[in-house]
Amino acid sequence: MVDSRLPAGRARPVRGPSIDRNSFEPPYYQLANILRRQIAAGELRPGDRVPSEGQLCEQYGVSPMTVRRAINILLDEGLVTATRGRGTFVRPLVLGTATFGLQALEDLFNDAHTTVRFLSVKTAPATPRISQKLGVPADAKVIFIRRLLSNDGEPVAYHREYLVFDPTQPIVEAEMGITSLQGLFEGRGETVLKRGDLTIEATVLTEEEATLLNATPGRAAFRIEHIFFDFEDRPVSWGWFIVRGDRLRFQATVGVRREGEGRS
Amino acid sequence: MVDSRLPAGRARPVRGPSIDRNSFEPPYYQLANILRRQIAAGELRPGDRVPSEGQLCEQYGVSPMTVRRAINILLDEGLVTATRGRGTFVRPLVLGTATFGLQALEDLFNDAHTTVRFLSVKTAPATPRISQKLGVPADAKVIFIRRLLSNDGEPVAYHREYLVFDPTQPIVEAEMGITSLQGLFEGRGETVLKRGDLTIEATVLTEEEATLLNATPGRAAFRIEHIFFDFEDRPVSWGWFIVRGDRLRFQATVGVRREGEGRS
DNA sequence: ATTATATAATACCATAGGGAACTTGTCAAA
DNA sequence: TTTGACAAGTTCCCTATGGTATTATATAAT
Repeated sequence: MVDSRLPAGRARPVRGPSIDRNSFEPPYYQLANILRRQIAAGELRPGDRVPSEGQLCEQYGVSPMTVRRAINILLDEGLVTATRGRGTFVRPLVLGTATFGLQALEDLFNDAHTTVRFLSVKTAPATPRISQKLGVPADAKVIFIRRLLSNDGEPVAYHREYLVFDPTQPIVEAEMGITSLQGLFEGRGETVLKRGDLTIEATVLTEEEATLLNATPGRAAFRIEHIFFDFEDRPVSWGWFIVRGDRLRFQATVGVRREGEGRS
Repeated sequence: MVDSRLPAGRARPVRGPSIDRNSFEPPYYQLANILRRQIAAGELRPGDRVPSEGQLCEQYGVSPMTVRRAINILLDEGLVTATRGRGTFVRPLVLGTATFGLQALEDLFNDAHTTVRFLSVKTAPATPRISQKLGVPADAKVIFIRRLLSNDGEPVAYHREYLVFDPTQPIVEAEMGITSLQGLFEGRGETVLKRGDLTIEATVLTEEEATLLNATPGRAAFRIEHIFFDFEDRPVSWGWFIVRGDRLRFQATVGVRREGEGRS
């Protein structure tokens, strides 16, 4: 066992993890992981105080900037809160901080077994709702696209999309719209769009959707509405996905996250 | 596209925004906003190169660390990508980067007009499914709680929760469970729980749920399943919320975010 | 022509040091 | 008892400087 009669004072050798100078992981990253692990292990509990920046500097032999950066990471993750003049404290579990992404939906698209079939591509006069959403005059022409996404032949998602119709370059614009979604998930192309707003709702399949998705009406489904804007902040595309509820689920974690979730 | 064959010379006076030294916003924050605004305005388009760190230093008269921090923010937001030795580039819109929060759910709880009613609090033998989820022996006693959340008298969510029953401190444990949810959203108390996993599904109301929620069966609803772990990583609470679909929606933005989303 | 090597540019990372703003507690004065 | 000033501790923030790893490019050698 370890001798606990430590001489007072003097940055005593920390019994526990330390920074590995020969690792590929930079010190700030290691330190963040160390602290996160201590929280995960319960050595630091909600409400507890995290050692001050000065203490951490001494303790791990790193510079203030490095400590700050490590703490900033935990701050971003919502794991701790810091108040100037008071200290840094471990935050209790807060459900509202949980986040989830569209990774599951993206996977659905990028799955090699997933195919996209166009049900229709045509122009149509805008309904009041469409004209409102896209900011075009009533009865203006819009491009209307319907897609069906199937996985191994089994339909899983139905997509409706309305695109503004630009008479100056009609064909190109339409083709952009057609190919747009593929690129959207991949990150290639699509230099036309600047911003998008997304909304997720729970809904049930209508008759039409049910027949297309090879299911019975009234089944549970997600409705993911989207609207994209161009660089002049004008709406370009409005539409929504209908995804069978049994084919999609979103997951989130609250509290201590998995180790090392670097940026992309 | 921006012409990158710039005349070699001389940090020319930048026509455009600059850092305000007398502002409350720290320089790194201002710089991040400037760049974000340039992306939002289309001055920097997807695929374009962001000026190098050195250039930004000169241009805005700040130190490298400050620049790095600003860029880190954009990196975290998924707005740009950086590769060592190559440069930093504006990223096209990627749907997968959209993140949704459970803030909406939290708001539902913390609304002053929301009240919680207990339908039942009792112990029951664990079904196979419960024993599996909570990691307790089959037929072990568990605490079973049913809650009904109403907003202005109108029921919006139904909650079932199973808690492990600790014979050593039965009453305290039970009460912890009862009060747990309140604290979970607020961030007070609840030093018992370390981590939680959440799953969000689309579903339709069963007969029972419909009558409780004062709606008709077959209506759309969210099913938010949760499982919480203690500091020994043992499951403590398993259950799920059934939230009326017309009372909850999740929203997110992809691409350029609103100005200034600091940490909490 | 192809391959290796040097060079520059770049994003990264860390150190050392100092200052500003806020909170808390103590102690003296009213 | 209450108020006010002060000091210490803390989180923040920035500057200045230098080093490392990777990439791209130009140059030399094969």
